[in-house]
Amino acid sequence: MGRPPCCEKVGIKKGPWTPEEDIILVSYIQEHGPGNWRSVPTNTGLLRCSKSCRLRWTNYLRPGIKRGNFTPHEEGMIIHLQAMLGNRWAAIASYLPQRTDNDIKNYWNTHLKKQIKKFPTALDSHITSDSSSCQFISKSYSTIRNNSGISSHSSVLKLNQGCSTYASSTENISRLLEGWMRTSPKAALKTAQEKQLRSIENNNIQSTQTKAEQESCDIISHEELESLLSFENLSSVAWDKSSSNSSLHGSQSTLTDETKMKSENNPPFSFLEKWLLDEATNGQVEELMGLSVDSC
DNA sequence: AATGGCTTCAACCGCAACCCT
DNA sequence: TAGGGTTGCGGTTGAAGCCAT
Repeated sequence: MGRPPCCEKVGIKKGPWTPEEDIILVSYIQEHGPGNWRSVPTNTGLLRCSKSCRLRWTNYLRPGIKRGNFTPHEEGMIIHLQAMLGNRWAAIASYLPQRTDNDIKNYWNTHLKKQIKKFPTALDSHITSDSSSCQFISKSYSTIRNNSGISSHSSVLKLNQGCSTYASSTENISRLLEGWMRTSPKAALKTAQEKQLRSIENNNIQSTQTKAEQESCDIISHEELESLLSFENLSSVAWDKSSSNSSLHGSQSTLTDETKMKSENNPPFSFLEKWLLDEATNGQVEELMGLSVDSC
């Protein structure tokens, strides 16, 4: 008999997280920063195992997570990267910093795998229909061929840091709270009033705004949430705190280490990564990713 | 309206890698 | 350096929602 799973311990809760648990977890991480997951259940009183806490944070509550539909470009990136890397979801997620590995894995298993099975030429169509992905791949391969292009890894950090397009944990929690509050009639009325107000506001939103951006407006305001929860700087503190030492930053700060590691293990792909990192300096990655430096 | 099959995705499990003493 | 503890990763599961009948 091996070691029993941590979650089989008596009194450990399993299953979906409640908004109350989320709030406890986020406020704890806000105060102490992410990491040392072992101590989280003990210190917070949450009846969850450390693994469950970490997973909930990294896949759902962590700032910077974009939820909702994948864009055609993201689809293209996933298809290409999966073809090159296989099912290394964490590595693939490092190229889509707003998405979690779990999200990408789910999306692959539920959408893309079927698509490719049904239309084996889906990869080609992505290349032909998505010119940026096409550029991405062709440039990568030419870079590999040319066996050149090594420069500072820090450029990609500049690209990701402080990007305002990232959802904060406040936003993630507020989405939860919105659903939670809908369960009471009083709250439902409040939500409806807010929605009405927002729909008026949304009419003024420029026509170029994406659906995803509009959806991100469909939440209670940060001010409201923060006064509701008495959180201070919830959206940024945990993130900033962890930036100095954390592996939790994952797609950002650990990218350099991961890159080093991958470079050793997968020499051909390292050139692609180097190209990516180089291009970040020139602003071409932002272009490919559909991000503008101005939006950050 | 009821129900049964299908789809989605949050969460769990087990293993491997990493870290610390 | 070995061994125990912790964290990260990828595969899998199951509850909830959706949809066709």
